Amino acid sequence: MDVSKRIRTRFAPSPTGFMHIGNLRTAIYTYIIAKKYGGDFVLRIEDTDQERYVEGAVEKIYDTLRVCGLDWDEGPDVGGPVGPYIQSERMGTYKEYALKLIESGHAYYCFCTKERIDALHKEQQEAKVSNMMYDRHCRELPEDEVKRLLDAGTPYVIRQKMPLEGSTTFHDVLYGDITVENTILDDQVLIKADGMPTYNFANVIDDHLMGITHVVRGNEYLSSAPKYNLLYEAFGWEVPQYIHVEHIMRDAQHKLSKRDGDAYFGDFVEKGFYVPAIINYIALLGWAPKGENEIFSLSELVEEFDISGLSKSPAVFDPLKMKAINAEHLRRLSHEEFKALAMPYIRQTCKREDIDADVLVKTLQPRTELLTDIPEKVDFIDKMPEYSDELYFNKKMKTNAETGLEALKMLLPVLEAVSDWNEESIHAAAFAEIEKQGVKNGFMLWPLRVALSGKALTPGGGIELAAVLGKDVTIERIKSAIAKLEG
RNA sequence: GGCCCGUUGGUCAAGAGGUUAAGACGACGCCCUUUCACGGCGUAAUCAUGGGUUCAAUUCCCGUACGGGUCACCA
Repeated sequence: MDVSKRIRTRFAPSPTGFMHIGNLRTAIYTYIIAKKYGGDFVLRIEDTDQERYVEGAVEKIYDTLRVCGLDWDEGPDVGGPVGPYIQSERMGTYKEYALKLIESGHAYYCFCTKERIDALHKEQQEAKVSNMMYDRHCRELPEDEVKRLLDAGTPYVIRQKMPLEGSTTFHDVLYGDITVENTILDDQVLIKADGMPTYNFANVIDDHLMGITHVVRGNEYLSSAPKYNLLYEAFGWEVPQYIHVEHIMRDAQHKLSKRDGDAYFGDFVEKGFYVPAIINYIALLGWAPKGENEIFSLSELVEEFDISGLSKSPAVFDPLKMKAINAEHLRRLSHEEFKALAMPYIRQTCKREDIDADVLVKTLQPRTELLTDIPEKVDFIDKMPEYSDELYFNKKMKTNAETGLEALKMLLPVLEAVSDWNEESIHAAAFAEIEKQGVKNGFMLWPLRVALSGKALTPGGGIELAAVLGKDVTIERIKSAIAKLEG
């Protein structure tokens, strides 16, 4: 990849709805490449299709990018030297350049009606034409005829005039040189009947005018890249470096799509994923770091990134791996950071204020994969669930309902005597009793955990739970557990 | 169908003309352990296929199969 001059990359989404995860990944790579080499990251909104425009979608793009920390140096809201950064505000420009192409013989007016084009398509389809394209009906229209139609106000589009012979080669940083025969290139529309440029045309114009040096985009544009090159050549402009990245798949044959319910950035946030972990995981889908570490913050990704790690084949999205990455990110957080993230989730089911939240958070942190797992984990704090005495049985600890009753009866007075209620003092008291009675830890602590939670799985063991719940609740629960067992 | 691209364990993937073909997630087993988890250790599991080139190919070349992309006045 050529990085000899100042790099400028751009992320150019169209405001058609939510942020697809594949799109976000493109944005991440685009951002990283710019930052890695001290360049500029530009945000451009491609809203040339008025029919697909979705209200609020632009704000959604801003929000997502900001939440992810992908701050742009230039864009519609922050401005910049080569604005405007919204294509619909650049209309005059495209037309002007299209006319230049007509003058230089690289484009032409086409007056074919939508009906004619549709009929043509149908005809080609029925004839099973292998490469369906426009029949170039208007390509050689005499000049005076064009003028007559124009003067009469006939609707028209402007099409690119592809060479009829030879081949075109373009270069991709990942794929190398790719050559195609010019005969397969369609005379694509540059300016639509409504005066708007097509995506392909606006892209070329804007990338050039905005001084974009590196274009990162999805693989679906690989096939149209030769047409881009022809456009650049026609204008005599330098072609940017292309980096086409493969798609993210649901499985070997399907792309991740909205139907999967996990194709959008927002879906993952809702599911309790931590944003830096989302970024980390999707950056890893289709890109491999040099070393063995794979847990990265955004800035570490910038540091670590190398274009050679990008993959040329599609990657299947693995929700399990993503969870593992998420868990690892959560574990690496400081206590305070994790607490700030976890408290809202704790409060969904645990409203009690008189708990030792720090102990709870501490026990939760290493065993939380998703933040949304938390409410269910702490629901016993407010209210003991119904539970079976079976829970007292543990083969390895050799405990059961009877030994549990015995253990709880030993523990009750000991805990009642603890004056300064905290994890250490409870621990000291409980272990003193364990030693005194000459029993195994589990003999005493397994029943305690059951009596305090009524659950098979809890964050932390009996002592931690006692600390979290507070003395009154702990004593009360042990008493009712004894009553239940004696019942 | 034409054209373009790709193919290393279940998944993400590293890798180089000669390696015991990394690592991670997952699975399984063991250890540790006041449960689960965490941690530690270990096991199973991969070069799509045929033919070249070569002393040697998973790595280079060609074909085949399979998969993906594209073929709009959508982006």
